[in-house]
Amino acid sequence: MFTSSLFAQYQKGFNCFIALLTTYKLEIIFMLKEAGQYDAKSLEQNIHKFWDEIDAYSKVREQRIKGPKFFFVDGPPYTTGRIHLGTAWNKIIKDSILRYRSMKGFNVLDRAGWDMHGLPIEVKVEGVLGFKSKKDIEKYGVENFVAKCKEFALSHRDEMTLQFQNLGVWLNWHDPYMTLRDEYIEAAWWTLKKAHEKKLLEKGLRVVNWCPRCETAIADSEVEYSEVSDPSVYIKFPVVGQENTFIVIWTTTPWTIPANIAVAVHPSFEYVKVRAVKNGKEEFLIVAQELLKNVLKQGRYQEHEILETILGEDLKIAYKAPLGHKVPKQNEFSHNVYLADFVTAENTGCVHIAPGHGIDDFELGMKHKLPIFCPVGPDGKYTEEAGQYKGMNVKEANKTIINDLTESGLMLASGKITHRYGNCWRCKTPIIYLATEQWFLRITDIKDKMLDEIKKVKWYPDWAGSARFADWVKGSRDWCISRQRYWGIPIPVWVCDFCGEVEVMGTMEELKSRSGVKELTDLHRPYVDNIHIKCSKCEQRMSRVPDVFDVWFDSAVASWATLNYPRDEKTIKEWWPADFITEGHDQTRGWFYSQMGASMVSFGKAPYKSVLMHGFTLDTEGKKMSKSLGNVVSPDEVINKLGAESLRLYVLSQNAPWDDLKFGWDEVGTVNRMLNILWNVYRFPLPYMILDNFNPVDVNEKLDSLPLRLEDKWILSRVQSLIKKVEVSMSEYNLHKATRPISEFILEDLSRWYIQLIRPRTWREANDPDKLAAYYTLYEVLVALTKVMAPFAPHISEEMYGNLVRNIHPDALQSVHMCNWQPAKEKFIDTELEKRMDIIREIVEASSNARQKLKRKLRWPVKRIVVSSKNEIVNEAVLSLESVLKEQTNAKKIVSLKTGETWDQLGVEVLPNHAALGPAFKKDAGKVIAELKTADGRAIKKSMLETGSFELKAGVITADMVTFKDLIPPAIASAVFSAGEVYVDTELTREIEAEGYSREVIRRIQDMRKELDLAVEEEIKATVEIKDDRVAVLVFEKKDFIAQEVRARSLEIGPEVEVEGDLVKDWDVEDVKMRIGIGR
RNA sequence: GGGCCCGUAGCUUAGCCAGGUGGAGCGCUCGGCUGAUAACCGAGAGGUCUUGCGUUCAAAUCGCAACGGGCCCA
Repeated sequence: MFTSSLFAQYQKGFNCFIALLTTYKLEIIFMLKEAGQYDAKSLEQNIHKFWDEIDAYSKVREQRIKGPKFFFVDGPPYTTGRIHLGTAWNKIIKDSILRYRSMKGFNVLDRAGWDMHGLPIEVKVEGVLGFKSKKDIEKYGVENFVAKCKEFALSHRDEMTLQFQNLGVWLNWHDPYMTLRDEYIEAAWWTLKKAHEKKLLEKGLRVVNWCPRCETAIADSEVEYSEVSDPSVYIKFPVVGQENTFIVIWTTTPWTIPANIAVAVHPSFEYVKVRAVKNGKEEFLIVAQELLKNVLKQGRYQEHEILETILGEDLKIAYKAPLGHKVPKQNEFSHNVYLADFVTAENTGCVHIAPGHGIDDFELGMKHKLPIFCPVGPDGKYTEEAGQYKGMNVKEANKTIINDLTESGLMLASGKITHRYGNCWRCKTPIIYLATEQWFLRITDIKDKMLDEIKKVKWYPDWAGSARFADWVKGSRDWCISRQRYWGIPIPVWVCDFCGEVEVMGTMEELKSRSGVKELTDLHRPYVDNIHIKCSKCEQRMSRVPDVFDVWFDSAVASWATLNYPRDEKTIKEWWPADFITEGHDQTRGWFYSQMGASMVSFGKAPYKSVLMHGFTLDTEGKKMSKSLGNVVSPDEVINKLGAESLRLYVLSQNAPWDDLKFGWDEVGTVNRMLNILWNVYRFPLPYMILDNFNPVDVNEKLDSLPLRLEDKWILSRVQSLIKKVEVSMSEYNLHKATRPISEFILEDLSRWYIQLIRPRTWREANDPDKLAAYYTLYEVLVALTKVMAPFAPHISEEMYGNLVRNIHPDALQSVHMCNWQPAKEKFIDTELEKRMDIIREIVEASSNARQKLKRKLRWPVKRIVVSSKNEIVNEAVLSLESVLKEQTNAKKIVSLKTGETWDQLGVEVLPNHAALGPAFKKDAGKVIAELKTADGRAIKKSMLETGSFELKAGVITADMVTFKDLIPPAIASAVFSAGEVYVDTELTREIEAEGYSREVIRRIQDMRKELDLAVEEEIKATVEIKDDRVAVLVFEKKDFIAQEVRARSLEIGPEVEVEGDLVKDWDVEDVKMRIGIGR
């Protein structure tokens, strides 16, 4: 035992204690400790503190340094705001898988990552500084602005790190990769240089999504769609050479009409030329036949006449620019009709084409070498080229243009439409399409190779790659990587001011040596903006293009940037490509894609070997969680209410990882309850074990030498089977299938069954082998459980391990996470036994069902339980596990019938078959039926089975004339289970009544003990008055038994007892009045 | 409009790949237990398996279509 001074030393520190141990050569000083109620929050905090103190994470990683390598790349969360449930789920998945891998002996590399550049942060900082446009930033100074952005990113990283750590997530938080670091920037630069070398980098005019407020191109992924009201106008373009004839187009962006160059029609649609009359005035219109009705209705024409039908491909006409009088430049272009497959049978079937303002338009323009006319500037205002509209904001110009067209009589109809339109996801400004000069990666050139690489990657689930990702890549276009902003990785492209030669700087060193700049401490803007180099072709000055990278390009290089490549050329050879990544399905077009693209450019192969695609977190309704809907649940809220462990197991077990997760508090609560039960299971035996000086260091030998009961062997088998199940599920990253069986094991096998079975054994005071067998078995099971749970529930398993293992073994590993994954011990697995026990449990359930039918409480023993079976295994089960069955059903006797045998105590009711009896016996049928009612059913049934007939007084009946039904005696109830039926005989005997009433008395005294808050071992004096003489005598016979159960040093029972004590209560037991008093 | 995924009891879900009487948990109702006790256990009720068509002796399961939800794209 501990001496108090030793104990104090223990408190001071583990190491100190070890020292003492060695000095004094003490043994068996390590002991289990009792545990209080489950308090998730303080338990988790203590574990976090413990991990910090011993630097558990680093030790675990160091410990496996010789193991097979497992390279994991963390998809970097963007450092803005706080983490949400989806991010939490994401990191919990990562943590569980990496903990599992680590226990399996892998040398895991897992730097946490942070995505810290880009427009979202710029917009936030602009908000804080009250800026409205890029001019404000220029005025404030790019240097100051970038400093603010950096500060913002770093402070948010710190906040978010804490939140992830609160979830118990282990990644390398000490040395995360950050996109704002110079070595990271170099990885991006190096990649672009590679692209340039492979001729995959291209500068070109393209139509891009443009935010007129942010004055930059934005990625498709940065466009957020919402319902808005826009003009819906039908415009008549005057056809050249045909008097009073118009081709009719429809648009929601009248502001693009000044940039109109062409009209597109579908080659295989039928078009009509029609004479249409409105208010007596006639004109000729060209539209798709299918849509004629719509156009006539829109234009309120009263009558019409189809003059001609033309196939789209034959429609060769030219038209006059509708706004030529306002936009002089328009008159320099020729306007014609072209064919395009993207034309749909909607509105008019003729599509207005402005190659400067639409993606399809642009491509059609390129195909036919049309002018890419774009009279709109970066600020969303018309330029000089727009003639009279110059200086006008395009969105505001809609009205003016509609008026102008109406005035010139070209407006066929003008209305409003509500449709989805793209906005800048950060500042909510409606985007416009602009043809601008941008830098591109020619993804279209390497698409086929990418599709081949996708097939080499292992996708979980398979369709994430074969269907979803492949489909996205097939449809992908060249990647616009340039942004006209400030906070990002500067594009390392230098262009010769004189000859236009392009060069890409791959590293800081290269830039320094080419430019002669000695001091360069930061690779951001504005520090690299004014560095010039000498053109290697013409020796003139080269200047950097002012753009920064699309932020998706940052994370795209993560798999080598996290290995500090190209600065460190050695590490990448040992680790790359990544063994595993996992992100949500939104990242199909995001990180899965951007990484694949960048890696194809750099290395010509996929940067990852396997990908787990997970789902999204939705609210209870299945709707997206969003601030505007007010349905956001934060991980912090869940942790505060129910603990991180509950959240972890909830998100892991609720769904298949790839399905979306509908968050529900009730379900998290259920997980929490399960953990509470686990905790109770764990702490329940501790006081007994401690009292008995139980020391399980020799658990392995003891399990071999002690007389284990079948139930002990059963739970040992169950826990080993559980380990196997978890392994199989984890091999396919089926986290739900790994975690659900753990919960089931805890609830069903451990709590509801094994603990109930061994209870009486633990109360036994003698130190007998039977009790020890239960202790050792439970100990073994709990320790195995801590290891199998550790990847998923790292806190509670660490706590249990600390007590069960570290408090016992002086040389134990410090953390459960340092332990190796313990493969299933085959010698314990006995599937036959597991099957038998299943049957016993079914029988117990059925018998409790039967008891309920006759309202007989479990406290009252029953005379016997009879089991009828459909197959042999039931008999084997009942025979081998009879003691378990007897105890759990509280039966005096178990009778097992042979398979197929009916119980001889059952009566048989003979049901006459009138249809057969009538014709056979005619008017004597009545007599036969009357006789059957009182006849010996059993005899008739037996005879029918043996001879097929039976002789009654009234005549001989045959088998077809009767059917049989079992008759259950009144004191017997039955219930069926999957492989048979159970009969519970509740007939009362004197002994059963005595025991039943005694247990009623015991229960009430225990209840009163609790009310008085007595200690378990405290003795009492008890007096029991039972007015009913007969019951009083019955109970009196069990006086010693009762006294022992309630720890009474004196006990009086009788009809005339004077009841006294600290607490006196009246009870009504099954209509028998009792008055009980107890006192110290 | 397109691609992928999902749609089973009031709620959350298993079963679907390999077709043959739909299993759980929560909640609800009733009961039990009282040396895990601000715990625990049992029973019961509750399902047109989103809808329609098809394949088949047989469909929650396979096919087609529609409807609803999610992500992504246009």
